[in-house]
Amino acid sequence: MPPTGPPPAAGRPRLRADAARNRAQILAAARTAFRELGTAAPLDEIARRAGVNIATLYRRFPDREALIRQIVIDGFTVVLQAADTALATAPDGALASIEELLLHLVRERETLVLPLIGGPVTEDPEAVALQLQIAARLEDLLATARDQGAVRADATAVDLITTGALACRPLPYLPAEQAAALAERHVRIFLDGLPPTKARPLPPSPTNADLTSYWKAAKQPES
Amino acid sequence: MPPTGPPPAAGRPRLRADAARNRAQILAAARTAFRELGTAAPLDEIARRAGVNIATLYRRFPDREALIRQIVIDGFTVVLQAADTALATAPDGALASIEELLLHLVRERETLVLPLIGGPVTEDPEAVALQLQIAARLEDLLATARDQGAVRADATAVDLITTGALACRPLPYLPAEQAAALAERHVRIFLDGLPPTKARPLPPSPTNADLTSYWKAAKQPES
Amino acid sequence: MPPTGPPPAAGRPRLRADAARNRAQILAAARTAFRELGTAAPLDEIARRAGVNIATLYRRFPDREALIRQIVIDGFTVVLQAADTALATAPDGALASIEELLLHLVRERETLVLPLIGGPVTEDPEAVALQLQIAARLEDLLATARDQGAVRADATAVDLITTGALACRPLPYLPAEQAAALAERHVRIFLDGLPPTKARPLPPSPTNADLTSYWKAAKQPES
Amino acid sequence: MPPTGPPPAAGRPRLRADAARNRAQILAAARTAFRELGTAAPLDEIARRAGVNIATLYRRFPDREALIRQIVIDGFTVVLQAADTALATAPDGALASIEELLLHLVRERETLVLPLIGGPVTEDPEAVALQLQIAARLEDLLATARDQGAVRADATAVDLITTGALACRPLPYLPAEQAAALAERHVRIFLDGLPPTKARPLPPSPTNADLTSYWKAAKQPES
DNA sequence: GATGAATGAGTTTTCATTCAT
DNA sequence: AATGAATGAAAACTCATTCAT
Repeated sequence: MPPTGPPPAAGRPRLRADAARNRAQILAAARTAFRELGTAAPLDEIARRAGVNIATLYRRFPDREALIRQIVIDGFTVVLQAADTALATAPDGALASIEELLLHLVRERETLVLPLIGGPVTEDPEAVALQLQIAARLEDLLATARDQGAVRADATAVDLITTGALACRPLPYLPAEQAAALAERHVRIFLDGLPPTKARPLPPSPTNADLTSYWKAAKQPES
Repeated sequence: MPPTGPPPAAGRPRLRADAARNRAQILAAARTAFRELGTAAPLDEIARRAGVNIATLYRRFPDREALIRQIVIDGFTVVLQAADTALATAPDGALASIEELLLHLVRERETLVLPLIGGPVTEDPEAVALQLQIAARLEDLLATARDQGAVRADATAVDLITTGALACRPLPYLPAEQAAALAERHVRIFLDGLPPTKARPLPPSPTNADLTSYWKAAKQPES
Repeated sequence: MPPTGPPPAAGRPRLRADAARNRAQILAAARTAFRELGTAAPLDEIARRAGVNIATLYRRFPDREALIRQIVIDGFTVVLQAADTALATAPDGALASIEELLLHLVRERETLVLPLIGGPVTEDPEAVALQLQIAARLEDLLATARDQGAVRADATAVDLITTGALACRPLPYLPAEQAAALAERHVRIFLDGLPPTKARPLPPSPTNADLTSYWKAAKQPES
Repeated sequence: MPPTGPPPAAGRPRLRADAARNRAQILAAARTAFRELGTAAPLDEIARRAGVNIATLYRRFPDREALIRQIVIDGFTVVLQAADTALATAPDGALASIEELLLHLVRERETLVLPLIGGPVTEDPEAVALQLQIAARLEDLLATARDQGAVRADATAVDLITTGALACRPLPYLPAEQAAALAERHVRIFLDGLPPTKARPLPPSPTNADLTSYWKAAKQPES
């Protein structure tokens, strides 16, 4: 259930009902096509799957970039909501909240396609803002978990983001169900490695500044 | 240092020195291009990066498939060698060997491109054989580790493969060094979750049959 | 000040005030766009410049042809009025009247766009009638000038038309003011060559029949 | 007979014979098409007329701009050669040389298409250099003519350029022969206005700086 | 063995035109 | 009367592949 409603009051007039439906169909088709064929998927193919004319697609999204951008934003919105939910339940056990969050993302993989697979693909302010908000939520979540003694001190929000991103990336050729099962097992093992441990400390993490440059990275490869 | 020499005595006459050099340059360029642009990268572009004419590329690799196939085989060869090494050192501590193996793969990420990123992209017998050999080595490795009490009973070779594959997939836009650092942290946390634990058991794993169908999956998406 | 009012009582009901304004804006935008982009300028673009929806343009002008036709007629109307004025002042010195006429056209270049630049672009009876009237006025003007001994015997109305047309064609990239200055100089030198002279006679002129076929030429190129 | 041979030793290797033939055919087809349909003429159409595949056209000329550029340069080369010839014969009567030059251009109209019709369409250094050389030749020619007492003092090279440009611009819809006849008459009358005269002096001419900005004008309209 | 060249088959993008609101 | 929306058709541009040198 990706958010495809009209962008929140962004100066633009609300779309006519049929146009809004077309727009949503285009986004859904694009998500599927990008997942299956990469972000270089032919736009006519996307239009065909959406049941609209290619020119209609172009009317809504002036270029491939714009289409990708919307999917990224929709995906990040889903992640942010999940992070908010996790944060709300954190006082009752942050580690469980984290697990819930990561498993939720794994289950929603199909929707998240680009933000997690393709990584940040735009410097669009809206997308960047969402990313920073998500990072902030994860930091809070980890802080709570650490206070509860549930998570090792050297784990960072970046580690959670990495794990979420990796686990959501489709392992190609694997049917959705099996991919989900594998991803879930992977997340579970990872989480079992997260509590405080006598194990050697982790190697140094990239800093927040690095993360930011990561989030803001300029250009996206075509796939 | 990916293996780019002529495949061992496969009936084909040895290449002339300049031809061999061209072949190696083409493979190197293809690896880079596939990583950056996906496996749909224009062959023109690959030839250009390799500094040869497109027709020369075609002489060496009759189609995109053949180019991909060689890269996959080269990659699996690297993985198999690493698995062999890990197995040899396993008696002295299998968990450390596993860690060594996974971190080695992370460090060799650039070379492994297709086998791990793109997954199996061919039904080529040579590639399939390599994959099965790798799986067998990992099973042995896990068995040894279990015997040593170092690894939980419900972890499988598939989990290791998944982890290796995920950790090697490039997080786009992240500079190589930082990507490696993150991947290493991820592997380390995962490994800390691997020993026997009182935690809930893992959800069921896809079976070996599933794995095989995974390895043999018929057609590759363009990215 | 091009004439853009509704054509005089042609059976059509008078336009509503806002509709008339839209119509005028469309014509103005079309003149500019045709000048800058050629007569193949996108109708979208014209509508955009006029600040109306493309469908509104289509309501007023069923096709590109109709739009062009109106601009041509407006232009010829301007030329005819100028020729009438010239004829009225001819008894006081026809050469000066001719100069006045040509310079007037040069100054009105922006308005005349199509009739002079693109030539006759329609077989529309109204346009053809205007053209014939203009030719007749110029013949009269030349006859008067010849009677006054001010113009060589072998100059024809066609020469005047040619000169007017050429001088009005925009030399691309030249700012309007400089283009006008150059055109004025050109007309002035040309006029200095117009009086009776001992110079060799001019080569034969295309006949009136040729001119007619010129005026009536069937199809317009896209630019 | 436009110059279509390989560009003078411009670093590029000489074209293969068949490629050179294709290149020449493309340029010839483009000249015709641009004349008939404007510079927005479909490139498909040009390729079709040239008897080559559209991709072949793209191989030689990466975009429409490049095609236009070459035609402009070829055209200016013709003009420069004619100006050189005129200069060589100037001592025997510069006015006759000027007439010869202008009439030559009129006769070569078909070849000159873009430089004179569309004006300078590029800031390409080669094209600009040619334009400046042409202007210099015309200055010399006028200086000689003035010394001979054959041309009024206030006529400038810019006037000659204007006249050449105007006379060469096709009056649309007029068959080539008649257009040439009219153009020739026009040039002849203009030339009869060129000798010293008691007539009022001409209005001020745009300066050389203006001319230069004219020649260098950045962007070309699509027609 | 290598390359310049050409091409057919896409894919992307634009535009004239119609329709429903 | 005006507009948002949709579309079919065309034009621009790219790319895999083959051929002749």
